Amino acid sequence: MREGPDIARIASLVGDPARANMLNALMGGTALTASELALEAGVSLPTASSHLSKLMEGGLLTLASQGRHRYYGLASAQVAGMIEAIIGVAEAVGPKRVRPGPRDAAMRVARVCYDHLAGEQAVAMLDRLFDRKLLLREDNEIRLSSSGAAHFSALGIGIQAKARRPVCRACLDWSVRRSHLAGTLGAAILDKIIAEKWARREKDSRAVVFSPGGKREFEKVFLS
Amino acid sequence: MREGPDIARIASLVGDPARANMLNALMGGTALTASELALEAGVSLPTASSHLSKLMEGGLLTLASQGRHRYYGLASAQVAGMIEAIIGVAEAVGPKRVRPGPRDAAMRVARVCYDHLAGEQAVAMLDRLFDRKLLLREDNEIRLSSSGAAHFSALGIGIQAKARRPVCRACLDWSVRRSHLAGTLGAAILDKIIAEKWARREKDSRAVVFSPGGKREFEKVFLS
DNA sequence: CGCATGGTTCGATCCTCATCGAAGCATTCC
DNA sequence: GGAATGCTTCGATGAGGATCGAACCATGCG
Repeated sequence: MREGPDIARIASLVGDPARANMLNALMGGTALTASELALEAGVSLPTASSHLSKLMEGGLLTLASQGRHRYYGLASAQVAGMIEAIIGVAEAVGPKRVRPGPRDAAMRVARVCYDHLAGEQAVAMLDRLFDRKLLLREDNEIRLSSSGAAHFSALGIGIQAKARRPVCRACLDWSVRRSHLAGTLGAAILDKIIAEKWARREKDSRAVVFSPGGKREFEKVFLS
Repeated sequence: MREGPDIARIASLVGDPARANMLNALMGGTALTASELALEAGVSLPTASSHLSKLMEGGLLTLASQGRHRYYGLASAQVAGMIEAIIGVAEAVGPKRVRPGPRDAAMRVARVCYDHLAGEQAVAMLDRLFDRKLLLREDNEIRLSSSGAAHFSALGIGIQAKARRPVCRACLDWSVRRSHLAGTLGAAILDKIIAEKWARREKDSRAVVFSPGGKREFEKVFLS
């Protein structure tokens, strides 16, 4: 009977259906409140609260208090990666499900992830930015090329780095399961999409809906 | 309350301490019998058997029956990857451990894996045997070269194949995460190391401790 | 202030599941 | 064949933990 890192403890945290649903909901990348998570998990508020404190104690979540709201989010990319891995095995083993991620079609196409764009459109955009060498892959990081810097400046998209936050960062897409662009540049691009009125945020949802004309413009600028 | 792939089911399989210990033991890459796993997990044979059937049903293990022995192994690299990910989080969260695999330094250097040598020494040895062309890589298998056969015979190391068991087999090292040598040759080499008193097995542990002189001899014969 | 809203803590209940001894199969060895 | 070994199944026991209602804090609003 050997004693390693306490893998059973971590796994059992994910092993409860209510907690698994909560973590799954948080895979979208946005932090959620206790009541929202209770709804997602299908349990009462006290029960959810109990689960959340366990997940906190296990180090799987972070907490940001804002007024009387308390926003829970995944603690790290490592935790998200672990859940991805578990989901992968679950999908391989149980041949039940068809599509991962949000069931809502609009959410799969485009949605907000924290402060940047996610979904099929966002994944396609990152692919194109690599193709056009505006961004460069470096190990596991993403770097802005000199031509990319010029390009985004010309579009009026600011790219100054803030403290501790990189300009470009890969963020694993919940529904597509491939990376999209995060970081200050990712956020600035979403800002521009909203400012230009190419798309608007759906009310009470993270979905981002493009107008017909806006979609054309977006594709011309980012997907051509 | 969304319904995804049954992630809670998979995670809860890993979430039991006994099962976690078993899976952890199987991360070494060698398939183990039910009794060995019961020992690793610190539970009785019936309990272990019950856990193993659950892991089988969950698709996490494969089973190879050989006579009255039943060898359990991890079902896939994907499953191993998932466990790696969970271990990673557990290590990041619990600030206790630093390195993956056995915590004991002696265990990392050299230990017994089933019936052959594992650990840094064993991985280095296999590297050298390849370099010296005493062993040859063939696809995913390892073959003894003619010069190798002569070499080991001269050392008094028997190399006859037993039924169903290959002379050479690669075995993924638990701590180093690279292959070391298993099979009848791997076992015979460990036998020689013990017989020559170059090293002894630590009591109640899988660690193998070399004596100063024995280490020199071993390095002269296998690492030069 | 007093009320409403968002969250947590407490207590009691209930149920799943891990555990092991004993008995039952299966395979191999003599 | 019989005995020994390896493993699984059965049955009974027990403990941990998920759950929710009710009560309890905290923040914000008027």
